[in-house]
Amino acid sequence: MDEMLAVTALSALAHSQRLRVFRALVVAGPAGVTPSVLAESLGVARNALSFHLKALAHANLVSIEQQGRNLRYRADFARMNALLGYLTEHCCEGGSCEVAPSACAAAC
Amino acid sequence: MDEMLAVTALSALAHSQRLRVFRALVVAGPAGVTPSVLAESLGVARNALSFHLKALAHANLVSIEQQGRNLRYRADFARMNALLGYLTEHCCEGGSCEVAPSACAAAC
DNA sequence: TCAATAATACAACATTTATTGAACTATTGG
DNA sequence: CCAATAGTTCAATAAATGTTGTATTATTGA
Repeated sequence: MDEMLAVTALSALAHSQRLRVFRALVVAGPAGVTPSVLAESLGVARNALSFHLKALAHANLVSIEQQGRNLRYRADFARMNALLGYLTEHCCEGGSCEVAPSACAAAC
Repeated sequence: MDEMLAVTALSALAHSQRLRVFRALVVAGPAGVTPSVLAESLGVARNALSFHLKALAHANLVSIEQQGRNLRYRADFARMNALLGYLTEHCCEGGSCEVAPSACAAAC
């Protein structure tokens, strides 16, 4: 994780609709979700959703898999955890609090 | 942590200079840093730094304390950890991976 | 092959956000 | 009080980003 990747990821998440989309994908976990389901459950227009998913994919926060006529989007947990780690890196001058990847990071 | 707070915080961090400032404050830990020192060590103009610190403060990611002629900025670790938790909340449908606050969060 | 559905791409406009320089306030020390 | 330092604020311009509607590509099933 370098600075540019982190800024790209943070920018992608710094938007209410994209944040909702991403959190929905995090909740869905490895199973992933199709855009149709997301559009339905979040109440976002499909073209807007496509635009936002592209932004998240560009930031490598989500991955895409084609399944016939549908796409399946998944949160990229490795990337997410890299981002979280980047924010807390060398915390408190590396003193009392080395940062460990969160439980979720490891499990997903 | 609600959505609006999260978006505000993510927006504040989604900028290379502010991200550098915040990470410097995270590294500094509870001791905090003065704007002069930050401006010097990061090579940012003082008025620009002031602008960016204001944005971080507005997002409650940093706190300010006046010390005579100097100000002392500190990272707000509670807020930061709330943000990290918000991103991974209900991960994988609350299944195998409940998210625990990171080591840093607890210690700082 | 044709109609329907899934999803994306594009373009134009409105809105935000960043950057820069100059001016301003407040505190310390002589 | 005066000069110097610390830090902030403001305003104008430049640049990036969000939104919306329309058009396009691709896949499925009859």
